[in-house]
Amino acid sequence: MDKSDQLDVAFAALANPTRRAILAHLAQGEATVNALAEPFDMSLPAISKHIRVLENAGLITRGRDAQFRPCTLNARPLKVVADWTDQYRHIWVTRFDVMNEILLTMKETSDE
Amino acid sequence: MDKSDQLDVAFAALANPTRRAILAHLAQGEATVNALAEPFDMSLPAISKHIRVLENAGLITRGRDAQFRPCTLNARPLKVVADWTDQYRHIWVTRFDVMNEILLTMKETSDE
DNA sequence: TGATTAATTAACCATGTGGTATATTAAATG
DNA sequence: CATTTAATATACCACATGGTTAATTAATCA
Repeated sequence: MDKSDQLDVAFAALANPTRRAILAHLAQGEATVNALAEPFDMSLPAISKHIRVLENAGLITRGRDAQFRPCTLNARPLKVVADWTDQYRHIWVTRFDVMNEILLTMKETSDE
Repeated sequence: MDKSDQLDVAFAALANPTRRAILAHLAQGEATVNALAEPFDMSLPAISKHIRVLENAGLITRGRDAQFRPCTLNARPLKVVADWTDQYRHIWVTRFDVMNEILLTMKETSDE
């Protein structure tokens, strides 16, 4: 899988709030599928599918512990995403609209 | 649109190599739809659709100049993406696999 | 062995995505 | 006014996505 394909699957995996919430959960440490499913009003197979998508993107790895399939976060694809995004950093730090936002914030702050 | 929805549409928009290439093109400056379409072996309506997706994600804005619809890059959603990704930075900079990669690179460099 | 628990698989459904070809709108120009 | 150019709209297609329920696998435990 080349870099572009990696970005395809990583971005696609991240384009869903349930999957981002699962990653946030795993940032706290390893968790089972049931533990990951608990906060959601959604069937277990649905969560299982989301986990599969994250796994295919390389964002998590699944272990084996008796009947449990503990999931762990693998942040490497996030670094790939961050590196890609960084290409554009110079743009958003120099654009007028962003500058304007900063000036407005300064104004609001001084008004308090 | 709340922050999560913004991330949904931004990540979804970025999950496609054609659309990322269009953004790369626009990083060089404003361009028309035809100019953006030129590098691709794809119909104009297809490109038009991609542009619509980018526009809906707030990543570009379309102006009007006679028959032309010049597109300009709007990097703000990329900042939202970068900020989200940054939450996880501490993870990928501390993981063993990444450390190992760095050590290997150091070794290779010292071998040259 | 039988029952329970954890998780995945299979089959299905509605909707979205990425592409096509053709038709249409809108503005500029001969 | 007719033609050309730029771009979008429409209608269609194959396939992916996000969800469901029901069935199945795999391991533990009584």
